[in-house]
Amino acid sequence: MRDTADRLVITAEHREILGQVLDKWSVLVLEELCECPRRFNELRRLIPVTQKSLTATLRRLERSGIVQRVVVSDRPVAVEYRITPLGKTLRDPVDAILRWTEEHRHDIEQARARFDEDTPG
Amino acid sequence: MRDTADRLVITAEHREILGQVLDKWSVLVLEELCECPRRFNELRRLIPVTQKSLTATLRRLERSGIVQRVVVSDRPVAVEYRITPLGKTLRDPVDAILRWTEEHRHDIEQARARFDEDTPG
DNA sequence: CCGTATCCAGAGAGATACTG
DNA sequence: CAGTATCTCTCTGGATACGG
Repeated sequence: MRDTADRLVITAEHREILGQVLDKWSVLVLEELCECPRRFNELRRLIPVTQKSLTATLRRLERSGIVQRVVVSDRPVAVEYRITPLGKTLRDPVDAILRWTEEHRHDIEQARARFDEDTPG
Repeated sequence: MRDTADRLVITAEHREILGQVLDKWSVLVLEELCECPRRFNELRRLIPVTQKSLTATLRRLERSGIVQRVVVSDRPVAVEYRITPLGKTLRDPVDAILRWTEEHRHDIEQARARFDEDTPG
């Protein structure tokens, strides 16, 4: 959806999708699952997230078709989460953002130091 | 910061920067300011955001060196917000994400419809 | 015009306890 | 092991009113 100036028009729907997919923990979960499938508690060990939030994150990603929940065996229950083909298409753009934060971290720190110094209070 | 497998290692700092720069309104403000400098109330007309949230968003972006606040004249006060060179480097990666939401919107909708149908409750 | 100050409601996050 | 169920608490964010 672009206007005559070929400019991106951001709708509420775009924002909604972004909120679901690029939130605090989703990015971390995606990065992990792009490496290989992971179990629930395995993800918990890798990411400093509570059970509740991890469950919510996985459900949202599963609902949107980004990850897949696979029951591997019963007794004891084993569940594995895998990235889907749709989820894989997210990796490059997300990595681009992450690389940006990496490359410009110091610029940002310097800007903040300047701002905090200049700004009274 | 990559490990031996050349895998991105996401730190709390990455997440902090992402949270400041890719939040609900920042993306919209960035898109607008990449077009041309804008006044405060001009941005309000273009974006469905409250005064409070717009002020907060602009301050955060200004603090991190992404946008610049320029007082154009007094009496009546006129203030202009401009994208900085650092801010411009954000445009491509952010556009990549937005394009992703655009291209995969329908896949996501379908996945959600399936999920909601299959999931009792 | 460009904000700041204040209040208030709702979402999200942590801690904890419990279940198939 | 892989969750669900509460409860509490903070924090965001909208609405509103006021100020330089």
